[in-house]
Amino acid sequence: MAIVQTKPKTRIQAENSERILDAALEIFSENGFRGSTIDQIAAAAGMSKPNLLYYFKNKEEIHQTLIDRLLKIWLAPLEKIDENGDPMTEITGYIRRKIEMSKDLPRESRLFANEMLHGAPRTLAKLEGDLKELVDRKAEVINRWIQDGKISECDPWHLIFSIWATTQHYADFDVQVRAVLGPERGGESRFQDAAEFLETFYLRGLKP
Amino acid sequence: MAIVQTKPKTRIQAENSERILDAALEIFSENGFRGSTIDQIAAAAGMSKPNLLYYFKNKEEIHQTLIDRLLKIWLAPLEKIDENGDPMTEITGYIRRKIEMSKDLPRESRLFANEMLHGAPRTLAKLEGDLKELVDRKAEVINRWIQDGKISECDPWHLIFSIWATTQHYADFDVQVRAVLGPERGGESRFQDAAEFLETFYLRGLKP
DNA sequence: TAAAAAATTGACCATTTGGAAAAATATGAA
DNA sequence: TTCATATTTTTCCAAATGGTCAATTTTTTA
Repeated sequence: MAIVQTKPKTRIQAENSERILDAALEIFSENGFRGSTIDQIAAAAGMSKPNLLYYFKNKEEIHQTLIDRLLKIWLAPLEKIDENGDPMTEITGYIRRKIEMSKDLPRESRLFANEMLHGAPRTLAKLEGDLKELVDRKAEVINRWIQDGKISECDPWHLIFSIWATTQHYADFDVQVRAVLGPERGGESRFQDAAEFLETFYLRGLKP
Repeated sequence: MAIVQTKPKTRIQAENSERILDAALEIFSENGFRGSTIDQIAAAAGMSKPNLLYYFKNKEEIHQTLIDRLLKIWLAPLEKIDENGDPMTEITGYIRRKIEMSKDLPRESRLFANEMLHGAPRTLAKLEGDLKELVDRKAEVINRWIQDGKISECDPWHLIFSIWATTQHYADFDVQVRAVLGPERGGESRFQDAAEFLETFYLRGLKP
């Protein structure tokens, strides 16, 4: 029977659960939920299918675990925006952190994108709860900055959407980006180039 | 055996092929390729599975047909950018057209996003060919505008990426957008609001 | 070190799914 | 109306896949 407790008891449990989750992230983010098989994940984790199912009740549970973890990671950078900091610095810092995430955690980004694309069946409640609450809170901060004349007027919610979209694009649409940039400009520098473009562009757009 | 010719011969063939493609777009964009079954598509098209397979050799062929059509539709708005027009008008016009597409053709947008997300296995060649060629061409136009001092300096490729990202976001991440905006602001007006935000924001960012 | 608990595996099964074949029915041209 | 062709349905099958179970092996504990 599959392990049920939240906290792994043994060393082996801790290690193998991690190996499974890492493998699952790889497979799920590449092929989507339905496009991934337990066998694939087990192989990527270097174990047999029944052995994997000793650690997780079923495929759904692996996916759910990944999604739950992901949301925390995903919201962290926005959380860090400080209402007492310099608006421009805060926003460009946020952009840089988000670009870093697209570079360093593309699998997580794609897993999230896939979930959104298919209607967020496992995430909707949290989107309407935690996420909305956080965004509303930060939108208020931005609104205050606008009222204080520190940045130019704009809709804070759509501003946040646009930052999400532009930064995550470099992970989610990576193939397209590399195809268009070609071999010369499509190397690792593309993230740096993107960050530079976005930071100066948002700076210009928000300068009061 | 399945119909092979490109041009449907009979009225029934033309009608049913369309019905199948429309149903397939619905199902594929909702569930992804692997997540969709021929049975689902057939049901959505109001016919039996074997009957559907009379018109298309297999599931792959339906998908491929959709993707092929999609690319043309997808590139059309960028194609329309006129190097002799007013730069600001051209770019805001492009943004508006892209937002319109997210509003009116969300299924197409999601089908495309799904394809990109999973490495564009069926599209890569065209991305590196037609798409790159088109983008390079328009990037040159933008560069000329910059040199003529008509818009401020920026990387045209990343500018185009950012327009793609921000506009398509409203189709691909629709659940998230609606969840965050809530019932009051998440209605149909969200596209109008997005368009307004983006147009003024890009205007500011590109003003020389 | 021996028993208990944890971890792993091989064999197996039911269901779903993509797809084929052939027979039956509808449609349209002569 | 008749015949050829186009369309549709019924039946079926093989492979893939999610998941179970009992037996075996490994690890930990007393």
